[in-house]
Amino acid sequence: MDRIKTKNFSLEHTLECGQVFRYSKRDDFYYLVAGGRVIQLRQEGEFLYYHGASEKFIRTYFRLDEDYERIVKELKKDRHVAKAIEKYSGLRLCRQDPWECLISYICSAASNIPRIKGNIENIARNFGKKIALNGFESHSFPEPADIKELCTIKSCGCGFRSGYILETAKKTGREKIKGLRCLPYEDAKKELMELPGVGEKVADCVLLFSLGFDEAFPIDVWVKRTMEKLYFRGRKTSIKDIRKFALEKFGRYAGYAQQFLFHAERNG
DNA sequence: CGTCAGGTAGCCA
DNA sequence: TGGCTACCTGAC
Repeated sequence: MDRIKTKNFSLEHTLECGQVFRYSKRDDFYYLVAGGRVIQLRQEGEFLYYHGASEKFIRTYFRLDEDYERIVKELKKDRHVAKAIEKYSGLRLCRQDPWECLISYICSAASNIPRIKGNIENIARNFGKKIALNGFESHSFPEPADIKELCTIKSCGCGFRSGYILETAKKTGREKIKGLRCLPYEDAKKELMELPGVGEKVADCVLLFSLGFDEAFPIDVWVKRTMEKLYFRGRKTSIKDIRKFALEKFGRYAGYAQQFLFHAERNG
């Protein structure tokens, strides 16, 4: 295995904070399916051992070349986020594939992590290509044009989201989604929300986890609860007001704040 | 065996 | 704009 020396990076917190679905742990290794291949990973201290991908891919995917300290310093001004950062230090947002990220988060609507993971694996098995590494078998995530029949999508356990997946696959393409990087945040978000099954929350997830919009602040039930508890004296607050508050408070790194708070809330 | 889920779309005041 | 509710089905 190759290795890179890292700083301010936790493989465990990064993979298990809920942003990524296609990973699993087996015999002290993490197996991540990304970029059309299986990647074997393991962290020992500051060294990240990897196999199945280039160093460049690893650095890009985990955003290792970014100035983490600067982001953290900025966010630690808030005591609640500071507490979460202490506990989950080294958690980094990833640069996922935008197309896969889009479909994954369409699947996430009114669902739960085990089911979402299953949905995505099934979609890959039905429409993707077989891939393997060191005995770990999986399937690459399919191209938009390869996701075809509604009944096959339904057989993946996607339920009422199946129609959204099919229509979104028809309506958009890889390049189209990737191209949103060039737009201002609000415009990119508006474009995404034109797609069926994509509302504010899913759009923000795609913008944050795959397109590098760190100001995106996805608000799901967990984040809503947490924000109400920490900043609104436990009062019921509209998503609109929470978003406004978050953007003013956390600014350009709101997404990082969201991910720390989300992870801390779900794990205690 | 019921309940509820990492939301969205559609309809109505 | 703001507040409902139905929507599939599998985890718990």
